[in-house]
Amino acid sequence: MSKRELKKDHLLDAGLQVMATRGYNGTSIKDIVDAADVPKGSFYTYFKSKEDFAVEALEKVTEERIQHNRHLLGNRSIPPLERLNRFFIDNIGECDQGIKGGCFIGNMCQEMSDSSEVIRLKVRQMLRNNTQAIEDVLEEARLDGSLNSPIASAVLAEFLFNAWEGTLMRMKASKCREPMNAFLMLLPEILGNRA
Amino acid sequence: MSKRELKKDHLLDAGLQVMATRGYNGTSIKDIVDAADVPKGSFYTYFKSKEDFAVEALEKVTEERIQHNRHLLGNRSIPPLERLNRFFIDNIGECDQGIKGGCFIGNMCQEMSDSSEVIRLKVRQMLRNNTQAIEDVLEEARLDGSLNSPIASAVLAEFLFNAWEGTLMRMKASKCREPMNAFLMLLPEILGNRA
DNA sequence: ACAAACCAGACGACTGGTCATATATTTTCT
DNA sequence: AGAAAATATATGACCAGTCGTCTGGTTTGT
Repeated sequence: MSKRELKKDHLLDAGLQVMATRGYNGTSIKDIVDAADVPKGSFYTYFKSKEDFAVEALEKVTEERIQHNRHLLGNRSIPPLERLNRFFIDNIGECDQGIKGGCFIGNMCQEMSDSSEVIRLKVRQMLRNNTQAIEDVLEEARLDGSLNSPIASAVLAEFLFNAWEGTLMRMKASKCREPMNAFLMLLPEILGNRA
Repeated sequence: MSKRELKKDHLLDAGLQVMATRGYNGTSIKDIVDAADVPKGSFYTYFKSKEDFAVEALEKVTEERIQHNRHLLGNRSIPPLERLNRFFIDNIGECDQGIKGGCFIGNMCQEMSDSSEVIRLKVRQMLRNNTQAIEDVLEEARLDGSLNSPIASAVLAEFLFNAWEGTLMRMKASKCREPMNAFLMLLPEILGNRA
């Protein structure tokens, strides 16, 4: 990674942290460059606009999550349903800090979907990636017999992921674990662990 | 309703529409007064700040929803679970326009929870109100025997409402009905309509 | 010596909020 | 009842500050 790419990455990291808590419109270019300790004029050397920054930031968080998923959701030594469970539990940690901040993709989705088409499309794509990863695990579970819900995996995955995003959102306002606990309590029920 | 209250209400209505689509920070005082066709100086006759406007707007949408709920969720001539189902289905209509805009409470939750404590607390309260309404219906269903999930009504209600908010959010980005369909397909499953 | 990367400062537009003034409305006094 | 005084409401010009973006000179690397 070149020096330039390193600096850009740093700008992305620092700015992301600010934008995740203060939102797109609540974050100024100055906020971003200050957080990264980079001169203001430099911003446009790396990004052609604020919107462009947001899109690249969106890509970065998803890339990081995909990395995380590959280790967790793709780990064939753990039964698929157990992996899925762990995937959500693991994200409690990310969400404890996430009680402040929450899910950046979710934030951008709510705030920007109606204002910026580029951002909306990128958000949609990122959301789809995540849903697909869940669907894959569900399909795997169906093949090994641990899942036999009458509901299609795609539908199940879509529901689960949206419910999870809603849970994260609620945690932002309530600042407690209750929403997450409710989600984790319902998860096995939905996956059809019939008594 | 006095002339003053009428004008304030109009300001609230018009501004709400703008703020629901452009977000808090994406909406200026000028945007609000322009939408209501009211001179800018008048804004501060009715609201002591932009933040105050948002809080009052939050109260207004919830008040309207409570009215709606009282008619629907509180209608004892329909079986409780059927009422709940209809409550969500009914909101598809609201959400078709909501494919743009989405849930104002959800928007404010994501964008402002970490920036304004007053708004966060109001959002939390409004979210609780909604959850409580669902919990009440679930309790009713438990009493008449149509619900016998082993999971506490409070947990069930919390999960369902959060999942629904997540569904609304996803619809903002995807601009289609699929998320809603997935939710409605899973709803009976969660309420425990065992085959 | 040359091109590419960098960045201080400036740009005009716009921000949330204020305020003096102007217009209604209500109260008081005759 | 009607005039006058007092109070409340209305409003657009205006404030200091910030916004996203751009320009044009300076530094850096070759």
